[in-house]
Amino acid sequence: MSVRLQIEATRGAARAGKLITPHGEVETPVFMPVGTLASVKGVSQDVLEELGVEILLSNTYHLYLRPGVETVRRMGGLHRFMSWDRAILTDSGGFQVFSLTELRKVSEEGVAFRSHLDGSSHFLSPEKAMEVQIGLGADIVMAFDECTEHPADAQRSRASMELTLCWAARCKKYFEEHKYEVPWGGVQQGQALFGIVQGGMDRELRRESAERTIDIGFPGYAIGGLSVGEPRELTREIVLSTLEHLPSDQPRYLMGVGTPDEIAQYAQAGVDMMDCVLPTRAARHGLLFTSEGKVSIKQARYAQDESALDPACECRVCQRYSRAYLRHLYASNELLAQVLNTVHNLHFYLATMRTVRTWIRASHASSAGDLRP
RNA sequence: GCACAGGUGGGUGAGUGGUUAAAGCCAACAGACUGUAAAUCUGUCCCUCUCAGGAGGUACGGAGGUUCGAAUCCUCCCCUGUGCA
Repeated sequence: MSVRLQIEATRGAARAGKLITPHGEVETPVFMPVGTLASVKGVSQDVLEELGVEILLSNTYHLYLRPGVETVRRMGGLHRFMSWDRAILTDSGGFQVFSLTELRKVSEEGVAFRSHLDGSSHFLSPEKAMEVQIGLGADIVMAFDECTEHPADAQRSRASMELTLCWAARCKKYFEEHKYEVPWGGVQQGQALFGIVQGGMDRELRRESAERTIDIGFPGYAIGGLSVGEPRELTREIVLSTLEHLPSDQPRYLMGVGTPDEIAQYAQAGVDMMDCVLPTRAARHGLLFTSEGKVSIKQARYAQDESALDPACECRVCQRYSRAYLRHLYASNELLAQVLNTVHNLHFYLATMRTVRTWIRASHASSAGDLRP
């Protein structure tokens, strides 16, 4: 079984459907919680299931360093290792090329890293990133790219884009030659490799990157290199213009975005998949997303607030606890604060996407209307 | 009663003559967070003004004193801890 997108309803550029994967169907547009180290920080797998998470994201670089691919292989692959039967997407480590800027050196061959854990030296190349991801066994694996920093001048953006394109071709070659290797002796997995569009903040480069990535040929395409410090308006402009150059019958994945408003917007613009650490990280830092906007639960004003965090929210946190209690848990540094805050934020993100899907499907035939998630 | 040790800003705790409105940590308050080096990071944190660079006023148990200058030295008093009677 291979990964593909089954589009069932459209509204303007937006589409609703199912992403078919070896580990089940995923309702799209979908938000994918981030579980970098084979764990969505703060919540257990059964809670994720209860929340309705159908796919989550994990990370090549981090799992490669610890516990190491070999361990994951021997434990039967990432799904078995972390006891998650639903879909998984692994990022290639490309983002770490960007975020670990102090600890790495990029060459055409690949990227030399010094481990942020113990300083040891490692080398990640397109081939290595594929080898690791095949070993981890996620349903969708990402091409090893260079996430271009911002700001970057025209020359730098082009060079970075060319590097990503070159690596994309190498990723595909290696992946095609090795994807049927099932290291732990299980069944053939039907993994899919997605390409990543780069090109900085230049619309023309983005178009060229999209076209040339499509020429290489992948079952899905991601828009990378955004939300790297540029103004939101610029992000939006680049996303919208890039979307126009991506195939309409294949999954489109916008990487690393965004706030609830943003993911709703982009889903309506035709993005099928998104991931972001924001809901989980912000939760741990006391920032909660609600139907009435952001709530910084650490603020003194909530100390004796009996009301639910978000009266309009159906999550079990909002059903059961007061703002006063959540504020107290946070102020007291209780582990439960992280758990509850994360549960709520993830619920809010997932509910946001459910609303968008409903909106697309409900008005499938009509062309009018406007959504306010 | 005697002998030591000690009393510093909301807490803890540096500082033993000037560069000290007084380190660091904690608490408190506010802000940031977008393919996770993130239970992290940043700012504020005595009072009053401010053209936002600063200006002034109070402050290191209390009261005096020495000194150009004191949280720092001296005297007396108050209080705390420990030991001995």
